[in-house]
Amino acid sequence: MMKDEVVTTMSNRYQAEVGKSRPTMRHVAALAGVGIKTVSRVMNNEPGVSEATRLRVVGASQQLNYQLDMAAGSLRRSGRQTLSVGLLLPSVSNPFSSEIHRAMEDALSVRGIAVFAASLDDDPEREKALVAAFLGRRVDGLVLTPIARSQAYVIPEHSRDLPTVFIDREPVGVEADAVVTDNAAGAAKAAAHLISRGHRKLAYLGDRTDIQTARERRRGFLESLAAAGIATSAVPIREGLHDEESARQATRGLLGSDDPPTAIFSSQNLVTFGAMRGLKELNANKRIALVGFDDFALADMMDPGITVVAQHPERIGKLAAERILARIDGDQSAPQTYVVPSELIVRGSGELAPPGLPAPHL
Amino acid sequence: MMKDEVVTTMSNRYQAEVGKSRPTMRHVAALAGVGIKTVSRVMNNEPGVSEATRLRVVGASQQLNYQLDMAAGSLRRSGRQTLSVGLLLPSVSNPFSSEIHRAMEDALSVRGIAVFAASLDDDPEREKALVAAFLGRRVDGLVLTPIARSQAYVIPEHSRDLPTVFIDREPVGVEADAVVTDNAAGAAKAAAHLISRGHRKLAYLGDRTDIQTARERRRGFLESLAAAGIATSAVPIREGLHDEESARQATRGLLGSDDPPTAIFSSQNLVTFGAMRGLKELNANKRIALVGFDDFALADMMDPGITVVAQHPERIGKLAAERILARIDGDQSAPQTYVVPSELIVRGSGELAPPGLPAPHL
DNA sequence: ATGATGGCTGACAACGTTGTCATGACTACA
DNA sequence: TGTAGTCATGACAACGTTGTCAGCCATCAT
Repeated sequence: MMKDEVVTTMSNRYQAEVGKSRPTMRHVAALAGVGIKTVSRVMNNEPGVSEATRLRVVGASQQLNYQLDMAAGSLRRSGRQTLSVGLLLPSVSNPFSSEIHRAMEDALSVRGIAVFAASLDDDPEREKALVAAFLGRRVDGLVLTPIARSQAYVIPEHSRDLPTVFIDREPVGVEADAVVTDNAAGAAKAAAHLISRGHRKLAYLGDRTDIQTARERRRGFLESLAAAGIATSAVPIREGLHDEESARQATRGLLGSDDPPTAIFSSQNLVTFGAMRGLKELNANKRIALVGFDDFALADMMDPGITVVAQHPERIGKLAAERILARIDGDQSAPQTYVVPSELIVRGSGELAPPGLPAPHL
Repeated sequence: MMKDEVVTTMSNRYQAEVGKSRPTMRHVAALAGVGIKTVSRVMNNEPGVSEATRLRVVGASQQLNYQLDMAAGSLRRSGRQTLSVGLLLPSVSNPFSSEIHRAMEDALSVRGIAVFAASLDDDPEREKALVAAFLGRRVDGLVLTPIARSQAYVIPEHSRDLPTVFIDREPVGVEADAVVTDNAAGAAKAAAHLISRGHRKLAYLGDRTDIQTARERRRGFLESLAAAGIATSAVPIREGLHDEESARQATRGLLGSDDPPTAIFSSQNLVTFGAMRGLKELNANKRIALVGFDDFALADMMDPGITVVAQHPERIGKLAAERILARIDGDQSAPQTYVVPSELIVRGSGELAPPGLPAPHL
C-alpha cells in the first residue's frame, strides 16, 4: 500500500545519512512512515496519537538516535521559552558565587532549565557584554550580580518582560527583584559582638568602596560603634583591599601603628584571609580579636577558630531561582528586595578579650 | 522619495510594538528603510554595505534595541555553531570543579563561546539526562566528568563529530580526548615522600572505589610502598569515604587500632579534611604525618601546614578548552589522553618524623 | 440510511535568520 | 557609445520545529 512505498523511498533518501548529519523529524517521520507533525506530537508527549503509531515513532527515533532541537522549537513558538537562564557572577570559582550557582541549578533543573554561568571579574564592560551575550541566546531570565554603577542598560529588556533578578547587590537605575544579604545588619552584629566583649579600639578592613555591599558593611559597622558611644572618627578604616596580600599588609600596618586596635573586623573573605595571615605573622592571632564577614571552609580549624558573620549563599540562590521562576510563570507583582539574614558564628577569634580584661567564658 | 515612504509605512506597522515583543530584523530593516538582508550584513559585519547604509542600520538597531537572535541564525546555517558548550562537573560548587570551570570559561569566552555548566552529584542517571539536555540545546562541544561505568551512550553523538573531551577521569567505551591528572604518579609521590621521611607504617584513606581516580590513587600509593619493600598486605586501607565525617571516623579508628600508622595518605579533599579533624581531636596532628591529595585554601595556615599533592585544575580546564576548540576547528587527529602532572607541596604535616627518628630539618 | 461526532493524522505556514542569486547602478576602458 | 566589470542591494528559500486547520475514517444515535 501507499504508506510502505513512501517509507521505502524516504528511508532511502534520509536513512543513508545516518551517522553523518544529525537526524531531523523528517528522518524519523520517514522511517516510521508517518507525517512529521505526528513525530512532533510524540516527542512532545501530546495527546491524540494512537498507541500503535506512538510506538512506531518512538522506535524510529531511538533507532536514529533522534534528539529534539530545542532551538528550532522555541523559534517556532516564538516568544516562548528556551529553558535557559543566564547567571552572572563575580567569578564562577569564587566559593560564595559557586554556592549560589549550585543552589540555583538545583532549583531550576527540576523544571528542565539550564544555566549559562559567566564570570564578571569586577569589570563593568564585561557586565554589559555578557548580558548582551545572554540576550542573544534568548535566555528566559537573567540573574545578575551587578558591578557597573548603574544597571539601566537592562531596562529595555526588563521592560520587555524579561525576568530579571539581582543578587548580592541591589540594582541602580532599574526596578527589579533583588536578593541580598543584610550587609549592614551583619556588620553591625559583628561590631556589637566585639564591643560586648569589651573592645573599644576596633579597626575596619574593607573591600573596594565602589562595591555596594562593601559600603553597606562599613556603614553597619560604624553605626554600631556610634550606637555604643565610640567615636567613629578615630576608628582606623582601611579600604580598597581586594585580595589577601593587601589585607595582610594593612593588618600589619594597623598593628604597627601608635595606637593599635584590639579587635579587627574584616569585611570579606579574602580580606579575612589576609588579616589572619598578618596576625599570625606578628604572633597576634591569639591576642587580637577578629571577626570576618563571610564564612569559609575550615574556619573552625584555625587557631583560634575564626568567628564570622556567615552569609547563606544557598538560600540566596534558592530564593533567586524561585523569583525567576515566579516571574517566568507570569508573576506581575511589584519588584521587591528580599533580604537573607546573616548569622554570627562564634568560633573563638571574635571572643578574645582586650588586654586588661579577664578571659571570657562562653 | 520612495524610500521615505517605505520607512514611514513600515515604521508605523512595526515600531508601534516597541517595548512589547522583541524586535526582529524586519523591524530594523523597516525603520532603516533597507532590506532585511542588509541588516543581516551589518549585524554580522559582512562587507559590501556602503557606509551610509551601515550607519542608518546601526542607528535603527540601537533605537530599537535590537539583538541578533543566535538561535535563529544557527538554525539557518544548519550544521553550524551555537557558540555554546556543555560542561558536566561533579558539582559546580566543588572548588576543584569550579576552578576548571573558570579556566574553561576564560579560554572559551575569547571566542564568544558560552558555557552551560551542570552538576552530576555522582549520579549516572543524571549524567545521561544532562548530556541529553545539552544535545537538545545543540551545543558545539561536550566536556564531561564521567561517572557512569561506561560512556558508550555518547558514541552516537561523538561519531557525528560532536567534539567531546573528558576531564579528570578517562572514558570507558568511547574513543575521545581526555585530560587527567597523573593520579597514580601523584599518589606514589606522596607515599615516597612519607617513606623518605622514615615512615614504614602508612595508612590509606580513600574515596569510593567506583570512582576511577580513587582506584588509580590507591594503585599508585600501593605500588610506591611495594617499591620501597613495604608489605602492602599489612597496610590499612580504608575506602568508600566520601565525606568529612566518614573520613574523621576512619582516622580515629586507625589511630585507635592495635598497631596505629605513623603516617596517613588521604586521597581526596574532603577525606583530608576529615583526617585533619580526626587527628586534631586526638591531639595527634603534630605527631602523625599527613599528606593529602588535592590542594585547598588555607592549607598553609593549619597547624602544622598540610602537605599535599596538588592538582592543577586551571591547567586541566585550559587544556580541555584548547582541545574542544581544536576539535571544533576541525582537528581530526586521533583522540589522545593528556596528563597534567600533579605537584607535591611541602608544608609541614608530611614532614613529621615517625617516633624514634630525629625531627627532620628541611 | 443519514448525519453527527470524535479520534487520528498530515499539509502548510510561520518563527528569525542567512546563503544564493539576480538586479540595477555605476565605473572603466576600448 | 558599447561592454565588461564592480559594487550595493534585496527577493527568496531554507534551516527544524510547532500551531492551525482540514480531511479521513469509524462509531453512534436517529
